[in-house]
Order: sequence, then structure tokens, then C-alpha cells
Amino acid sequence: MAEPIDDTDLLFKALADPSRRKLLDLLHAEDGRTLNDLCEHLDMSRQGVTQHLDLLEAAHLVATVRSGREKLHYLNPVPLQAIYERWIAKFEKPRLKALSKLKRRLEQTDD
Amino acid sequence: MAEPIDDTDLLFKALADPSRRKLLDLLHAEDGRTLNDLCEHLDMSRQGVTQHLDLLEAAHLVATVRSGREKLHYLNPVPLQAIYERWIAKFEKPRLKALSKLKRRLEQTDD
DNA sequence: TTGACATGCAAGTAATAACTTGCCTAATAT
DNA sequence: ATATTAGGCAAGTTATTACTTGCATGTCAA
Repeated sequence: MAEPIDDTDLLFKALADPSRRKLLDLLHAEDGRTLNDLCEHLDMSRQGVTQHLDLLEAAHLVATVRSGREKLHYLNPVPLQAIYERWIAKFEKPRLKALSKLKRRLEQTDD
Repeated sequence: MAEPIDDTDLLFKALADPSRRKLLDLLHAEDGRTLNDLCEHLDMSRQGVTQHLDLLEAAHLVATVRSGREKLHYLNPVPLQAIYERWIAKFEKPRLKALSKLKRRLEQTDD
């Protein structure tokens, strides 16, 4: 069963694979990489990497821009925030929940 | 490939399935439930639920206590904190990273 | 002390996910 | 112009995961 209905599901599924997590780490270390660049770090075929990147893109964790014959990949950390709100903050002890609220308030005044 | 080597992998794999996330939600709503209790909410065989709970237990998200012929299930939110540190805080903008440090400092003095 | 209840074990099936291979198109550099 | 480089598409294969069924064991209540 396990139909990937909502974004939450795509997101967790995207994070469930170590190769995809490595890709996120690579983009975190240096943004705007090409497909070939990323392939050099992964020990699998180019298509394998492409398919992982497609999943990351479906989960909105990676955005891409075509530049000539190259495709540049950028990290988008926003969905991770959603995980935090739904799965970390919610399950924390009340004390930490209070801190989460504080954090959000600070974000609003700061931005 | 995708060998489940470390705890991180078990954790993300555990969270990747909607039924398992539902189980966590159920335990969050009310802790110490029996297997049969949890089964009533899941629309699959008892064994299916057992296997999901086994994975959650392997990821240390659920702990169990045997009580007579019943098995009680308890939620352990600690591993979720690890995800936060490694995957949320790390990928946040520097401003939010600073807040994460603050949070940890507060935790130490508070506990 | 027996019958119903709560759960465990093991093997099998079906669905999904990860990965590969081969060929195709478009951009660039010489 | 043409060879090379970057990437896309589509099928097929293998591995993993989700789930089921049938039977076994321990616990409790009457």
C-alpha cells in the first residue's frame, strides 16, 4: 500500500535514503552544483543519481536551473522546517515547545 | 544497496512510512497502549502492525514493557532530537542556528 | 482446568524502490 | 562542421519492503 499522497510523505521518503541525504549534504557544502559534479561523489550510475535528485526535487528539497547544457542544483531547506514543526516540536517536552514558539516569534520580528 | 548501517538510517527509514507515523501519533495522543489497541486504528493485520512497531522499536522511537499477557508501548521522542540537530538546525540559516545553540544552552541549565 | 484472549514466530506473496543499460538530443569548443 | 560534453528518456532487473496467513505459546478468568 503506502501511497505517496501528501508532501509529508514525499519528504520523509526523500530523506529515507542515505544517497539522497548525502546529496543534500553535498549541496549544503556547496550549492549550485551540476549533475556530473554530484555524480563524482556517489559511486553509482549517472541515471541513479538523476533519479535520486528527481525525488529530492519532488519533495521540494532541491530546485534546479538549466544553464546552457548544464543543470544546476540548489538546496531548499524550507521543507525541513515543516518536519520540525510537525514532528520534532510536537513531540518535544512542553519546555521545548515553548522555545519553539519563542523561535518563531523571533523569526517574524527579525525578517 | 542502501544498507541500514547506522541509527540515522534506521530512524529515517522508520519515519518513512505513513502507518508508522500514525502509530507515533497514536502513542503521542495516549501512551502505554497495547498492541491490540493500536491495531484497532490501522486497517491491516495484527502482524503488519507488529512489524511496524518492531521497526519503530529498532529505531528507539518506541519502547515496550510486557505486562502479563499484554505488551505496552511507549513513545520515546529522543531520537527525533537527533534529527533536529543533524538535519534541521544544520540546514537552517545562520540566524536559526544561533537559536538552536541558545536552546541547547537553556536545556543544560534547565534540566 | 478449560476456553478465550494477547501476543509471537515463520514462511510466503505482492508491491515498491534502487539501480543499470542503451540509445537519444542539445550545447559547446576546437 | 564535428567531436565531445552534459544531460534526458524508457525499459528492464534486482533488492527491499509491506503485508498476509496459519499455527504456536503464554496468561487470565470463570
